[in-house]
Amino acid sequence: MDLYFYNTLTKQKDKFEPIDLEEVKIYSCGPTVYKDATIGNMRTNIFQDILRRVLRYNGYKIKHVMNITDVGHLVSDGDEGEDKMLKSAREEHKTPLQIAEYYTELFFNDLKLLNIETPEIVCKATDHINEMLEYVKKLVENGYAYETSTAIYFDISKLDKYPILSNLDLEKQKAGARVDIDREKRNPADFALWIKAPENHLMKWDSPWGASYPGWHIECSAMGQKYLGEQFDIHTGGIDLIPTHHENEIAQSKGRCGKIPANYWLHGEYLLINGGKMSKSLGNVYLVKDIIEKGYDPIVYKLFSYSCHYRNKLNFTWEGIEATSKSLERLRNSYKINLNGNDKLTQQDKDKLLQIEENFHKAINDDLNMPLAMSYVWEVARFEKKNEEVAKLLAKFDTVLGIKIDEDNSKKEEIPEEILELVEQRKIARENKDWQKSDELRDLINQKGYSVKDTKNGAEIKRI
RNA sequence: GGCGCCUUAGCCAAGCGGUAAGGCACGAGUCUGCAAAACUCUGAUGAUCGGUCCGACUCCGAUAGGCGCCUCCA
Repeated sequence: MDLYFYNTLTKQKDKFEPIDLEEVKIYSCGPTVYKDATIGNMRTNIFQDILRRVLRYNGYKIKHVMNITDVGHLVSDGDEGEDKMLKSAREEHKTPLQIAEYYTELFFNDLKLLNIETPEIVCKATDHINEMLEYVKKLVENGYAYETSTAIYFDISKLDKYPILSNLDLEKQKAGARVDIDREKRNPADFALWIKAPENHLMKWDSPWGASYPGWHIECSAMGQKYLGEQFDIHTGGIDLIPTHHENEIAQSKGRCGKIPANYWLHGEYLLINGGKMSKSLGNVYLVKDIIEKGYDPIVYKLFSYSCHYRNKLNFTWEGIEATSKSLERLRNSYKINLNGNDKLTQQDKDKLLQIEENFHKAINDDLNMPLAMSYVWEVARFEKKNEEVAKLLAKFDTVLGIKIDEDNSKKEEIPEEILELVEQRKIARENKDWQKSDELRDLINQKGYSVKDTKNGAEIKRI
């Protein structure tokens, strides 16, 4: 079945045709590890995870590279106030590198909690200083870069066309742009490839230009080329990366080898909080940890993100999470019921399931349309006949969804001995049809923070 | 100032030029000692206005409201 992606480069849905039919090569811009990853960051990672899973559903093998930015963004570039990185390093009595390691670990823990697959290759910027340096040297050699007293800059006027992803008109931008005080730059939009380190700079390396450190965009170009070659299939990232980071990555690649590094550029939209932007000043920055603390399975957030297409803004609300929590429970419930179902499937039923399966496939192949795909998942979950085949189809869908549909809803957490004892007493009361005592015991259990629900397989106990 | 996006039932949110998927909530019901679960049923004419068309939510234009980017940001 054909697969289509909306391509920021062409501004339309393009049919996907990989360079190498055997293996799709993807590069994703990963986290800058100097602070906690938010659920907004995670939305992008979920989108990238879906991309991987959909490609695999279509039979492709994948080579996916994701970078860890542990240098370059670490030190503020002339902003006022203390740098966050240095601040946390000082507060926690750690080096910048230790901070990077700490947040890298947290990041991967979040991925795990959300059942997001780890890319085949994860690479740190600091491990590729040489590659970056070589890349910059080559750009200088090719005449696309020049040195100033503070840095090596990329000269965008050497390109046939500079902003090619976004519709920005640099000429028109000039009027409203902030004043650029760097008179050494040839063009206002020239960006730093390699920066000469000030005396007190914590991370710096030797280079032909003295102690210095890489600019903000060179790492992705250098590592992308190293692991995936001059040209690969898909490049992903958040929508905010379009105007600068990805634009500059393309510029660098064109300057070095005359090619746009990737054929398909996919960008994920922002997550909004209560209709607005997530920001610390509004106190609405949420982490995966916060979702867990409110008592939800973190997978709920993943499922929640499927209610909206990745190229549209998704509005996060706790009401939405609560609603999705119910949905997840029902989907898992349906899986379990179907697994033990004994209804016979007629040929007509089987045809119907096949049709739904095809619709699902069509939806995910149409630029990862998860909201539409979910409607087909529900058709299966609510299929009138309960049968193992239905459960198998749900499991197949779950290779794309990754919501652990086979996981038991009843939490595996420890139920206190006291509660178990009360539940046992209630069971006896119910067997004796002593409903009054049974209800009293249920109230008591509720008071102690647990709920009891009678199912065919006995009492289900959950923490409230 | 420039560029772009969004506005669909109480909430979230898709597809589609020919009369609107799905989820949650609400309500009704089946089942069960009750509750829960499960299952069944139930709701919108598409921000406003105008145009094109045999026909528009779906194309074009305008208006209103909301949002994003142009500066680090997923």
